[in-house]
Amino acid sequence: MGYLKIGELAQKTETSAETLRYYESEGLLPAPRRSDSGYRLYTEPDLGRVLFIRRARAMDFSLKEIGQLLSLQVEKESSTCGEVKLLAEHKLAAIDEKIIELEKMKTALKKITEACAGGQASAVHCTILNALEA
Amino acid sequence: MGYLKIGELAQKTETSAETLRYYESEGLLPAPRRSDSGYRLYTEPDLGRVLFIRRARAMDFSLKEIGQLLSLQVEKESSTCGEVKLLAEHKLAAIDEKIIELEKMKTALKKITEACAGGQASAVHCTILNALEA
DNA sequence: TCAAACATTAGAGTAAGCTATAGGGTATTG
DNA sequence: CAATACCCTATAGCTTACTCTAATGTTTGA
Repeated sequence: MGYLKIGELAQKTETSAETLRYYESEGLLPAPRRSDSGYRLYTEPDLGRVLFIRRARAMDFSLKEIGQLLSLQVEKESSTCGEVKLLAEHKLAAIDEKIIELEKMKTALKKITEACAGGQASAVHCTILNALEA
Repeated sequence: MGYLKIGELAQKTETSAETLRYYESEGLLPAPRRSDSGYRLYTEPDLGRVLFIRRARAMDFSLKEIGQLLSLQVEKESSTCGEVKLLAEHKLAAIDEKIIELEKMKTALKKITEACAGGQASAVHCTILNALEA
C-alpha cells in the first residue's frame, strides 16, 4: 500500500509515464522499487521529487540544471545556500536576457507592422516586405 | 563578373556556406546558376533574398514562415498587404505571449531568490529549495 | 607547378525534451 | 474467462536550424 504505479504518478504530476521513465533514464529520478511483475512502485518522496522537477521546468530550468538543484537538495547538509542562489541568479539573468531580446524584436516588428495599411491592397508596396528587404 | 561564389555570399550575409546550401535545400533560396565546374553563382537579388531571410530570422520568424513571406513577396501583384500583415501580427502575438510567460517566471524566481540569504549557510533551510519543494 | 583555399555531394550528427512504436507481459472489471 | 487497461523494454522518431564529415574536384596565388 501507499505505492504509486507509474500511471498514477503521471496523473498526479501531470506528466506522462513515458516522461517519468525518461527522467529516470536521465538520472533525475532514482530507480524505484519494482513489484514482482516488474512494475515501478513509487513512494511519496518520489512524488515530491517529480513535482520539484515540474516546478523547476516551469521556471525554465533545463533538465541539466534541475539535476544540479536536485543534488544540492539531496546533499543539503553539505551544500550551501549560496550555491543554490547562484544557480537561481544565473537563471534569472538568462531569463532577463531573453526578455530583452524579445522586446527588441517586438518593437521592431511592431513598428513595421503598424506602418502597414493591410487590407486588400496589393502587396507590391507593403511596408512590411519593404522593411525586411531594405 | 558580378557573380558571387557561395563563400562570398556567406560572408556578405554573415552566414555559412552550409547554411546557404541548407536554405536552398529547404526551398528558401532558388537553385542558382552554376559555373562550368559546378560552383554556385549568386546574383544581387540572391543577396537581397538572403538578407531578407536573416532579418526575418532575427525577428524570430521560423523558416517555414519566412517561406510564406517570400512567396508573398514573389507574388506581390497577386498578394495582398493584409496577408502579409496577418503573418506579422501572429508573430507579434506569439512574441508577446513568450514575453508574458517569461515575466511570470522572472517574478516567481526573483521572489524566492530574494528571500534566500545565500552565503555559506547550509542549504537545509534554503528558501529556494523549499519553494521548489512546496 | 603545386599547395592552400575553396567548392561539390550525400549523409550523419547536434541540441533538448520528449513522444511513439513494436512486441511483449500483467492487472482489473464484468 | 475474456476484454480492456495498464505496464515493461528497447529503439526509433520528432522538431528546428543548422553543423559537420568524408571523399573528391577546382581555383588561385607565390
